Amino acid sequence: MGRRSDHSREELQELIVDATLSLVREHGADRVTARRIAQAVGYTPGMLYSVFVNLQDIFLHVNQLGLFTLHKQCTQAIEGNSDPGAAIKAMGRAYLRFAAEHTHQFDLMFTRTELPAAPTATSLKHQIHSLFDLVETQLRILKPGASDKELTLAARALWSGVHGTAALRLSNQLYLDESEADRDIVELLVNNFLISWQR
Amino acid sequence: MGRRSDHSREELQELIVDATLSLVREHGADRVTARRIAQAVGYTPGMLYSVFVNLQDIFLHVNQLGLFTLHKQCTQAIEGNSDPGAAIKAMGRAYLRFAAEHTHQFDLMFTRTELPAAPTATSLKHQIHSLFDLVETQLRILKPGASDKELTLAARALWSGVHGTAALRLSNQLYLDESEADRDIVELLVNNFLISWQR
DNA sequence: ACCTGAACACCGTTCAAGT
DNA sequence: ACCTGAACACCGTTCAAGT
Repeated sequence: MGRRSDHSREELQELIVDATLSLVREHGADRVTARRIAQAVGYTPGMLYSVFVNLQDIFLHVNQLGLFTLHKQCTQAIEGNSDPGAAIKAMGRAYLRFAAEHTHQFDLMFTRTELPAAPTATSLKHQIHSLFDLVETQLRILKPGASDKELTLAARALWSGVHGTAALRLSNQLYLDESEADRDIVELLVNNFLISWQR
Repeated sequence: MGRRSDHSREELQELIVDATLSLVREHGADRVTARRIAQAVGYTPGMLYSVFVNLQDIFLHVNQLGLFTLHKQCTQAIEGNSDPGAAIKAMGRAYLRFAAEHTHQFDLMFTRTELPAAPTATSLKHQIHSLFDLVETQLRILKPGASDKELTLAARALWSGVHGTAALRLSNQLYLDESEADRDIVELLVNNFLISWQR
């Protein structure tokens, strides 16, 4: 065939990322290969390397997209809650829901990371930071006198708990009988933490 | 060459698991291939499949070993602490230390799991259960009147927090300046949780 | 019986050559 | 200039054939 140019560089980029996201969500990152992605967008594997540096680079862009929607869903969960504690718990549930609905994608986002000290990785870093910021904002409302360091630590502690619950649940390592128990765990964790933390 | 029989089946099994553990610790599971393992033990790749069902099965056995030593280190950390809160925090620090010292191994144990509903997986399940049991035992001392369900949930909540901290730190997603901050996070988390939980 | 050696069907990635 | 097609150096896994 030779040249194509049906699509601009930007269109190709979007096409590839979208196709990869679909493939990941359906089959899991392990089974998503450069050849499969190329087939999904109707090109040859080699083409991918004129748009992205790597297969990993493609996954990195998929993760940016994922972090964006995760952030959006957390923000929406917070909205309408005047009580910071309720807001944080709602955000925790949104996080768990995302992890449960898009198991494979969540897995790629947080457990297959291999973060290279790359250009795109910096952007990811900011996106994760802004997730923590959501928690910090609520914590500041709860305890206006808290120092920045105190807020940073508390947000990380709290979110490690939520993330850990999601992560352990994903790999089936909580071993609980009831399927909704992860929500109870997050509720228990956040409640108990906040009661003592806010003094 | 043909036959060898320098080693019994059991010796071969141990040889393979040990070699794989070393390779994983040094290079990370991604770079550990059947061919490399075979080379390390001085055999041909095909031999591995007469001792294990596949590469994943080998990793599963490596993880059993890892869970065993992790459990041992947690137990040792608990010993000598008469205060349950202090015991749990010591156990948390042991967990973080293991994760920090054996980054690649911890990664394989908890984030590359792919748990097949296999024979060996059931053993892994029990081993993880017994990690939770360590926490439950301490919690029961702290609050003798607690129901089993209450203890189960609290242990999971607490341990999700510790695990989440270790996991996020591994993938560098806590983004904290100080390198020892993960210990502060676990301390904060456990302290605040326990204060309200024990009423 | 135990292990090898070679094969099969895949990978990610590169890059000359076509259009 | 854009993409292909074929190649390179790898994979995990299988299995006839050697000893």
